[in-house]
Amino acid sequence: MLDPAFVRDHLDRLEAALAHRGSDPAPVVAPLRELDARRRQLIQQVEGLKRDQNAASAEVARAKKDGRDASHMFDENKARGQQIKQLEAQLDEIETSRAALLMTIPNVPHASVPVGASAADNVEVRRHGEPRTFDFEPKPHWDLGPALGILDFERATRMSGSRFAVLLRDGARLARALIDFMLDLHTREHGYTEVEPPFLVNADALRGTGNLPKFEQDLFKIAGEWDLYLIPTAEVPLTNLHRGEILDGRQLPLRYTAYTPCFRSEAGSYGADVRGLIRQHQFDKVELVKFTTPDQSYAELEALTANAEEVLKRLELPYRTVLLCTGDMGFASAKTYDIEVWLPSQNTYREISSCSNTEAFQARRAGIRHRPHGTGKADFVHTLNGSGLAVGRTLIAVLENYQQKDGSVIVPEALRSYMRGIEVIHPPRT
RNA sequence: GGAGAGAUGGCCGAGUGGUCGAUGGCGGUGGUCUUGAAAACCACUGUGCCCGGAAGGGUACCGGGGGUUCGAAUCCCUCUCUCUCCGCCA
Repeated sequence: MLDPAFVRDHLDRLEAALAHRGSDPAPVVAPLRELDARRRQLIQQVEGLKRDQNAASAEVARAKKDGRDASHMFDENKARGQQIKQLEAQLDEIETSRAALLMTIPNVPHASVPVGASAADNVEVRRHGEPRTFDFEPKPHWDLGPALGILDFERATRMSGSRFAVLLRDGARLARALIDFMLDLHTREHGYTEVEPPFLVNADALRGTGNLPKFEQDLFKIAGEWDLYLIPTAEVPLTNLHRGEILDGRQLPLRYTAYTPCFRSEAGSYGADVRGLIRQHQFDKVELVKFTTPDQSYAELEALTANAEEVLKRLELPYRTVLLCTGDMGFASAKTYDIEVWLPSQNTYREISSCSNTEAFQARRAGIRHRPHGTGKADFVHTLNGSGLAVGRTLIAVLENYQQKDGSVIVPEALRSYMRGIEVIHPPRT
């Protein structure tokens, strides 16, 4: 959520920001202006009446103390009470509409974010590694995996439907190796604290990160008398780790990492990436989340992005990093870098991580503050998140980039100690 | 699932229906003292919203919501959460 004071005082900036994001400001800006004016008018009325009421009550107390009779004041005060109640009901309605509207407004992009309409306007900021040249036609992972007996889509479909997969043997082990490798890297070398959070969260947690109320259709909700959802990313539980807390500013930044499965309904993406592991209802991810002071958050975003890139460097996978334009950013983000890994079968770079600074947007929704020097006035923290990395997509990248002509796949050196020393994944002997 | 206890300021912990934003302690900040530090002592130390250029004024907040009352942290109802014991259970 944006700062209500900012919204009121800078409606023009909000209007521009919404337009840059490609959404129509009209249904937002005018109602906000109107609700704010009406709200302030009601507050002044109500508080004036309350002031009178308090004065009258104090007078009664004084009279009783002096042994005088004050019952003649009761009627007037009672009438005032009725009027207050009536006005407060109106005010409550206004406040509710205003809050609901504010919850649907996306974050304002940072000044360094390029204005653009779509992914075509994103800006590549750096590239690492050379895509390998093949002396044969590189196969897509959905051919490689099943041929190696480590990936099975058909059996998954029978028990769960489309957009699910089964990993078997060295495929399952490779996924586990990737998770361990990533967690070790981030905890031992990058200073993150490992967390295993709940995989089911309540609606408040999802409102905190900005997944609700606008994006319920992307989530899996648990049936029955439970107000619980499967997490779409560990960003949700990690960010909510400090929900409602006031952190000691001297402890910031706090850095957390977690491996979790992630669950997304992928509603509305019917035609996209229907084959393979790219877009699944369930996938594994190692997530990075930081809580920082406002002055550090952009430096920490660069560091977080570098931490995610390091995974690909160690795995010797070619990638590029892209700064998303205003029209391609997520709802909560003020600035986002996507990291894209090279996929030979698609002859292109595909998103494998998304690293964002949400500034105080989530902190305000989730009530996460800090005291700058352990004392003084509490202020909202800035929260950042990024994939470090998406495990399924990393597994795809390993299979495709390390494939050999005979269909076997070389295990990247960085992973071998996590794979019991296996150097090559071979097709099953026939 | 059954029984009980609780929720107060950054933290701990008092609280009589009537100047209670709320005693006290801890913590924090500033000061006195000291070569320095500690100790001791003194002072200060919540937040949101509204009006105002500011100074300042007003209002609200004692888990959430509702009620009783001229007036509620205090009485009543309700919800949520936490804890303890019993049962069940990976």
